[in-house]
Amino acid sequence: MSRTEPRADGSPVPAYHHGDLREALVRTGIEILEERGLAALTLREVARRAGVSHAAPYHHFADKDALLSAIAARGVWMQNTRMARAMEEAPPPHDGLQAYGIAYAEFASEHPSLFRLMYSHERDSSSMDPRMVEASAAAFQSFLRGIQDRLGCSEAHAHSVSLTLWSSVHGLAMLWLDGQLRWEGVPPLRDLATEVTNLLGALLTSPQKRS
Amino acid sequence: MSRTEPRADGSPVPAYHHGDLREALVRTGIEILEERGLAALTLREVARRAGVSHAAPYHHFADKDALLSAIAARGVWMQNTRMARAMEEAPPPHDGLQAYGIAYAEFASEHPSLFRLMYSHERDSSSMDPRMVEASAAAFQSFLRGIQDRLGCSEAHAHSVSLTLWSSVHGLAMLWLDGQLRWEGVPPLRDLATEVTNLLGALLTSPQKRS
DNA sequence: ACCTGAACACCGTTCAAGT
DNA sequence: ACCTGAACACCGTTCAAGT
Repeated sequence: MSRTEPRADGSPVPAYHHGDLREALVRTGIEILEERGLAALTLREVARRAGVSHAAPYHHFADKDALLSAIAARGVWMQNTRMARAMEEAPPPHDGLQAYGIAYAEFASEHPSLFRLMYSHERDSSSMDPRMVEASAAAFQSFLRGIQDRLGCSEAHAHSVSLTLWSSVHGLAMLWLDGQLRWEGVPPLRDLATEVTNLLGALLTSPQKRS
Repeated sequence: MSRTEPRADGSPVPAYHHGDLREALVRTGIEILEERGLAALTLREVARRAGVSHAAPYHHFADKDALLSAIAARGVWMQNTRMARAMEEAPPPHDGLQAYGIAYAEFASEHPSLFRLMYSHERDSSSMDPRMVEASAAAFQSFLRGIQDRLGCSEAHAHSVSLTLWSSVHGLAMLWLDGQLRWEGVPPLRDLATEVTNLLGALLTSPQKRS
């Protein structure tokens, strides 16, 4: 069957220029993840949707794990750009740091499977696009700097604080996604993130000890 | 082949009394998880190690997912008892709440695959052992009460605080397990948990606003 | 009531062969 | 250089048949 015919279900074959199969596979993988979750993300299904044989991906990725890594890296990129924008757009009365945390949680709730894949997949920076490693490091640096500016504290303390903030929002997102938060009618993740970052923000900015 | 002969590699067949295959499968599953991780935890491998045919588990579990749920529930039980003990044993100068958080993190670092399975698997309390549901609820209640006692705050505020504390330690454990914390030589999870709970404890107990 | 063995559909991976 | 098709080992699941 030719690659330009529509598929059996009538949906169009994803358009990709010849020689861009690698990119098409990453995109198709994300598509499957969003539509049907991690369990449906098989190498053969990705190949099927991309309109190539099930062996074709091996010309672009060493194995399934390598494709998953590439998808995870793309997700990190997406989340980073989203958070950076949120931080810039945060109106002056609004705290940029809180906007950052809320954007983090929003991404998680909008892309649950991708988010889980991103953070449950060991990323060895050696196999990552250097531009991405740099972008991630820069994002973290600006996060650290933001904390130090607001608190006027030592770098060591800012480090502790950043770890605590990141852990809180990350843990909250994970617990929420995994359905572990089931006391009452569970509020949307965004609201919980607002609550938690509010609490932490209030605690941190009130004048007191900072070792 | 008889079930009482040693296996090919010479290791003994796990002892379980006839009629206790269900329990043997759960135990064997945890064994595989600890030794070789989630990817190695297949239904067929569990059956193999337990010395039964690959179809036998279906007489005790509806499908693989049901076995995973049972294993996850066992893990929750293990973690709960461990944390309860840690809280009791905490010496008076030591804060019981902090001991709780540290025990949580310690369990995660000692049983990484089991921990991940526990929290990445939606638990529907309907299919869980009622004793376990009750035990979990009781553990959370005592956690909540501990917060309210120490802070002398409203129940609503204690709820916010408990969510924040839980999220922090959970997120920290997850990020650590997934190798996302790679600035310097990463400290043991226990040390990071001490650092984060120290910070949060100090912030919470200093006299200030509690809405 | 509990377990087995064969069978089916599916998956990841490899490789000789095609263009 | 890139892709295909057949092949292999493995898995989850089902089911008739055994005790």
